[in-house]
Amino acid sequence: MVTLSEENYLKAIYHLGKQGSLEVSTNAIAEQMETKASSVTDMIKKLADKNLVNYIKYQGVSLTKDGRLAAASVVRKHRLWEVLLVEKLNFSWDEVHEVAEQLEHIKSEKLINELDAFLNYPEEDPHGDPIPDKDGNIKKVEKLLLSQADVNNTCICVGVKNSSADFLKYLDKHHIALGTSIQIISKEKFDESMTIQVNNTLINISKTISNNIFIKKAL
Amino acid sequence: MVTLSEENYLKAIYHLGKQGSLEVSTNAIAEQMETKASSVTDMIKKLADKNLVNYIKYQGVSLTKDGRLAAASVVRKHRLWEVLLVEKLNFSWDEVHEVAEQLEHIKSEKLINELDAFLNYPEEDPHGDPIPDKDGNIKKVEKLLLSQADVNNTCICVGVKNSSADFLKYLDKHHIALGTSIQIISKEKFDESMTIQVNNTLINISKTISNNIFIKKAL
DNA sequence: ATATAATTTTAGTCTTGTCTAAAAATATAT
DNA sequence: ATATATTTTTAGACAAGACTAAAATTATAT
Ligand SMILES: [Mn+2]
Ligand SMILES: [Mn+2]
Ligand SMILES: [Mn+2]
Ligand SMILES: [Mn+2]
Repeated sequence: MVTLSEENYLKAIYHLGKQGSLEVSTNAIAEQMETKASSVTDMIKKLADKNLVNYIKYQGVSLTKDGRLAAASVVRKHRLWEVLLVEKLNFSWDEVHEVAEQLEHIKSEKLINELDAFLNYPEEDPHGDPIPDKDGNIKKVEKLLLSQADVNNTCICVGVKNSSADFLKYLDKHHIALGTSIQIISKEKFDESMTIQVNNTLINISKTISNNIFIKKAL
Repeated sequence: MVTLSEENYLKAIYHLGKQGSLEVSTNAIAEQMETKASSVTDMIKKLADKNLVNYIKYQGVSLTKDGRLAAASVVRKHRLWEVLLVEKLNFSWDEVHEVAEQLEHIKSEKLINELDAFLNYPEEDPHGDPIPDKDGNIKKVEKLLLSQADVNNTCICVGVKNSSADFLKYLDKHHIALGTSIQIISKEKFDESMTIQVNNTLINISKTISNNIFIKKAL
């Protein structure tokens, strides 16, 4: 049995572990979870006792096989619920996260499998993030950051790195959604801001923006 | 802010309060919640502090207006989720309760309103229980117990008093569902068992069974 | 190499929700 | 009316999960 709180820690370690070193630091977890380092240490010990993380004092943690599976299951649920909210319940992509944070902890194998089927086995959530399968495997897709695209290229928005409501609303305002075609018109050497064309409109975006939009090159 | 545990107590008091006296006893709550009377007393004090129940020591509790609204909201959510599970996610009526016990605590106004709309504003859950509206009002329907029906009457199953999986599976086995037509063939004086006809089949049922099936008289 | 800084852990406290055992209040029976 | 039984509350303890402050360890800079 994994508690709600344990699930949240596992998820945090899971996310931190795949964008950097395998060993995740106590402070990194504390920051991600908006909690204190001492609380993290306490919880890490519990997770280590349950064989969900590998832990050596002062050396950080990594997920065990069991831990990774448990974490992937939470992520799977989170993302499937987000799809339900957007596809069936009229939520916009900036509204889903908070609710999915609650729904991801509902415990029912049948529920999540039926949800998966009902949604027609989606491969991505509303932010372009991949949905792990039952065994925790995710389909790796080639994703570049818009900031890395070259001038004159045309590309397609396939995801967002940052899913905060503020950022998503910014994208809405400029009519950028998953699948939107973006053409790189020019790039400023000085601050790496870009002028891009979306739906025949030119927009100037900062490096901060282009750094948070995932794209693939248009065929 | 009402915690998950508080919501469960409010719901228990709500259910107990409408099938008997207005004042609900500590022991009754303890039994319903499978907890100890001392735990109930502790919680009652918290609920009284939050003005969710009226409480006089040794005299039992009743819900305040706020308490009743909070309780009805939980019941509303519980039953709407049960409808989703049965109508859209292939759950049978004996499988929904456990999951709905978890889902009823998800906090999102929008979610529950959209769910309501998505399900086409159902008035009853899969067990024939009425779904409170946003203001906590429920449509009272005339329901009799099958045990009270007279010989030779034909009636329609409109609900179950007991929603345990065992009982619901028993009904499935005998092809009794909501809307099923039931004819009272005979009634035994001694133990009040009945012979009923369902889909051209005769079944003998004990008083315990007939006491847990709600019916209305067929037109 | 040693002092300083940053990170991590420990020790001790708090809140929520639960429990057992004992005390207090209420209900029931003679 | 009084003894007995039942119900309810109180007192004290415990586990989970979080926090602060202090101690221990590791990293960094001269
Ligand atoms: Mn999310
Ligand atoms: Mn997402
Ligand atoms: Mn139910
Ligand atoms: Mn029900």
